[in-house]
Amino acid sequence: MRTVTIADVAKHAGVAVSTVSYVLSGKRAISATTRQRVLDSVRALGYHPNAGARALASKRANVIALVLPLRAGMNLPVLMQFATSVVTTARQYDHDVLLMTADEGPDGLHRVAASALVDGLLLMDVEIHDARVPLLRELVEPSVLIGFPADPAGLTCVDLDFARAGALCADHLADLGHRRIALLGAPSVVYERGTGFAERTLAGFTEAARRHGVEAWARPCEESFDEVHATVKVLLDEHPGLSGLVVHNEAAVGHVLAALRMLGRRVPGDMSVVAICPDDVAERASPALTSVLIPAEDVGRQAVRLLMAKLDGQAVPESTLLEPRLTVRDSTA
Amino acid sequence: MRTVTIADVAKHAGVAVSTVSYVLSGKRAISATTRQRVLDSVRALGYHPNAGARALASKRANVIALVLPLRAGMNLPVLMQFATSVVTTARQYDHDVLLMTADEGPDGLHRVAASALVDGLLLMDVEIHDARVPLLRELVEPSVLIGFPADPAGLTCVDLDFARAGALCADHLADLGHRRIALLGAPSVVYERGTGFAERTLAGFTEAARRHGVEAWARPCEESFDEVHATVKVLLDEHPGLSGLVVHNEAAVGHVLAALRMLGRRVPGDMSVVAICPDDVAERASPALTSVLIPAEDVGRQAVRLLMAKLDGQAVPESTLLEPRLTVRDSTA
DNA sequence: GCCGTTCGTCGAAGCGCTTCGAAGGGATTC
DNA sequence: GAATCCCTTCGAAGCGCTTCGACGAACGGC
Repeated sequence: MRTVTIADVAKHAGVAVSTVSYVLSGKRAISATTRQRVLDSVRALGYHPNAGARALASKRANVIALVLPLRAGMNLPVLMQFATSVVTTARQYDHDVLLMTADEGPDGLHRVAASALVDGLLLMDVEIHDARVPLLRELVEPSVLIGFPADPAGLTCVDLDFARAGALCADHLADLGHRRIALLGAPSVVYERGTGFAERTLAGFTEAARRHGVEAWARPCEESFDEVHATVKVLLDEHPGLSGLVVHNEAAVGHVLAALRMLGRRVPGDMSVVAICPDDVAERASPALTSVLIPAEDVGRQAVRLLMAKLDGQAVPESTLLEPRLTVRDSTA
Repeated sequence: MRTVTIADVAKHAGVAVSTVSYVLSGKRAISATTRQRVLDSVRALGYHPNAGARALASKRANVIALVLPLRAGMNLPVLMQFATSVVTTARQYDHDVLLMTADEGPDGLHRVAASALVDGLLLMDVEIHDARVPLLRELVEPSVLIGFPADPAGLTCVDLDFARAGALCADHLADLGHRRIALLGAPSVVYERGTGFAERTLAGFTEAARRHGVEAWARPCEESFDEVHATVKVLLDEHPGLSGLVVHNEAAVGHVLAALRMLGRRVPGDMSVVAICPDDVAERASPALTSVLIPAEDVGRQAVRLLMAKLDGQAVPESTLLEPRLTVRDSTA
């Protein structure tokens, strides 16, 4: 059972190899009758173009690299959603996805690009000072980053507008009349790593609170129950009258609610809580949380679109910020 | 800046193209001096073989497909660890990984195989009656499954030995002197989906309990706090004297501890708890949980090894069960 | 009725690599 | 000194596909 080649299809349909190719690619006009005959043969023989040959001849592999930070400590559900939407969207553009881990580093990127294994790169979780960024600038292959490095000039970056997300939360609480609010953030290591999004959320939150003339504080927080409990307690003790809490730490969301319960605070009676997290997490909590969602799917889809546009030689904006959306549920009043 | 080809290297080193190829592949003896000259040229020019051309000529893409169940509801951390170890291990064998989602179905597998995009397939989360299994049997390309379909004949399957895992938990509790124990399992949908691992755990647990002459019960359980709380309550109410609990539901682990706390049971004073979950989850809980870990990394590594062996034409066992390991921590006594 | 077009199709030249058979040149053997 | 062998290296033939230039036929304009 030798594999079927384009020559087999051509012979079966009684046309030239090039005609088959043109039918399949649509790059030249082919008469309806011939086209149909070819397509019938393709189906009859179960023909699938050989990816290697196609890549060699056309200089396009129809594969993009997805570089994920496959280390522990990431926000897994979001990462998963993101990966899914990247794969799905890429397939819509007739591309496949090569999975790479961030720890292959710049060399790995260089390898897949130089070997023409992939046509373009999608990097997630880019850090402020990322060793891969200089390489990306030099690469002929286009790339799209999720997240922002210190200097995004010459790159294409996509991300949720975290500053707006932080601001939205503060706005919402301020609009409800809260005058003393706090943000419970990611583990401090996240801030130190300089991924950027944590700071930007905090900045947006703080600025919005200032604009509303509302007192605001913030604290990083680890993800274990005990740490969350301690952090919540400190916030309550240090800031009497605190009545609004923004949680930007998906893993801690459940613990925060439990801690508030244990400390005798009712949600939303005594304390309004807004989370920045995926919808499913917010919905599963009790009470269901008012939340700003991280639109992982949108980010993935948008990133792939931008990459495809670049592959087509189109110009794309350097920076794309996705608008956050706040959903009011039962945890704020 | 045209890309460097093997011909450029050959010219630069003053040898024939084929000589360069043989130096790089090691498939024929080349004198040390020539080899060195070629390698120097490779480095000097920054040569990277073109993947498409290589695949076309050698009929090997050096890429394997990783098919992940990228739908919600999976055990994400485990999936991630698994994916990471697959990518890392594949790289050690000089292979890359093409990421696919399960929802591409059999057609997707057929496509990547027929187009020679990949040399082999790795499927995760295979179900008892999986539509892709018949296809895999017919495919020329070798494949390895994580999980077991109803009839694994003619396939290569890897998984944690869940029956042993369930048994280990029961053994441990029985050895500690507990006479009435229960298993709190996955959401019932998991059992209904027939993924197999849930049933196998339960079977191992039940059988081991019987062997020890210990009374044992089991209940599926959803992942929300309320559901977990309700399930725990039912177990306690229906089976007075229950003193050992096995939790095979990673997402519920934290809730179970909280529920026991709320219901006035001390761990391990009143109730010993064993979890079947990744180590990090067990360690993060308080008290730290005695647990049987799901060795996701081992599974990934082993799966890739088996696939590479098959690609080399070696015979491999149809079934590989990875031995579970129980770690005693602070939740059992 | 002749010429310039357009349309549909074909043939052939690569794309960059692997691999097979063979050639050149010692070294070894009788 | 001719015959044989082994060790290195080379040349050329593809692998299956895309794409470019060209060609024949049908067509309309004058």
